[in-house]
Amino acid sequence: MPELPEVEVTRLGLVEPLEGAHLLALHMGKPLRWPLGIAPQALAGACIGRLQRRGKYLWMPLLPRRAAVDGARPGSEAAAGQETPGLLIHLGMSGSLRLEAQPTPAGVHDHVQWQTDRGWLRLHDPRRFGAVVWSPGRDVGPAARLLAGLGVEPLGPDFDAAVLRRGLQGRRVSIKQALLAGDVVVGVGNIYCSEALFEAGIDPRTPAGRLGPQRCARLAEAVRDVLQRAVQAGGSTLRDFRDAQGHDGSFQLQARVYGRDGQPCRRCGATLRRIVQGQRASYFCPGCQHR
DNA sequence: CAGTGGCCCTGAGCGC
DNA sequence: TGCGCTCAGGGCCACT
Repeated sequence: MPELPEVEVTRLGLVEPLEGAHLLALHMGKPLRWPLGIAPQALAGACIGRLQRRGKYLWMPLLPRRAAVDGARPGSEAAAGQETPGLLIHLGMSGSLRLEAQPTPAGVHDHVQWQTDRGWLRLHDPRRFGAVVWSPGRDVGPAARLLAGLGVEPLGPDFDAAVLRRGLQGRRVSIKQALLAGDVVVGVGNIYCSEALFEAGIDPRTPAGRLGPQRCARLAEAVRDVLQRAVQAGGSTLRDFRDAQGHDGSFQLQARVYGRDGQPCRRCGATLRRIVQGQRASYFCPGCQHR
């Protein structure tokens, strides 16, 4: 479920309340995609740093008890020049993080729980494709391995038409699959991929390498625009996405093509189509989008 | 080495 | 009402 906007909305809702909080205990339930990689008890007493996002991953720095006691402040670890350990979190297909001030009974799908001095943070993930992995640093160990090979941040300063064009150069796969792969630009999942291609007027079946400078520019613009609007709308709640406070997103209400096959295009009136590419559904308008 | 397909899980929705 | 089938927002990895 969660694509970049949902992960960013989650981060925005947690960064303030969690920064500087103390982890009293970490409770692990049913196994997720990967093991934690450390005994949960070893993390008790750590101080939670500033939550970061890379693609669809969240990085939660955990200043060890000693560092916290020695007076290191959250966010100052970079200046100190030392790698900060932490947890790399992925929400998979159905995960959501929620911070609750009052302890409520945990649900059957609350597989990871952070008990902190600011309340309970819970990872709710029915499909268990999500993950929480400990790493001695963001740029070393398991975190570095998982983050290696990710493309550029679409909402960052490094993403533009040239980067996109270079990344797509010589690729024979469809633009839909190339964009989804995440090695050129990160965070564009199935929903926003269809939406961005619609906005750029590009048929999802177009071979990626065939896109020239003009269309790459339009596509880069569309990707950024769609993702930005989605963050502003609080993400998309198709089935079970909720932000850190438990609120629904509303971007699904402004979707132009996703999930609308058989219905008329809002721009040209043509009947929207659904096709399957790489075992994933793609939605597009045969009137507005061209090869 | 780019590209493809399997697989990790659970739940919702639909046809019969 | 109930069963079985299909599909779902992701991404790693083995294989061609």
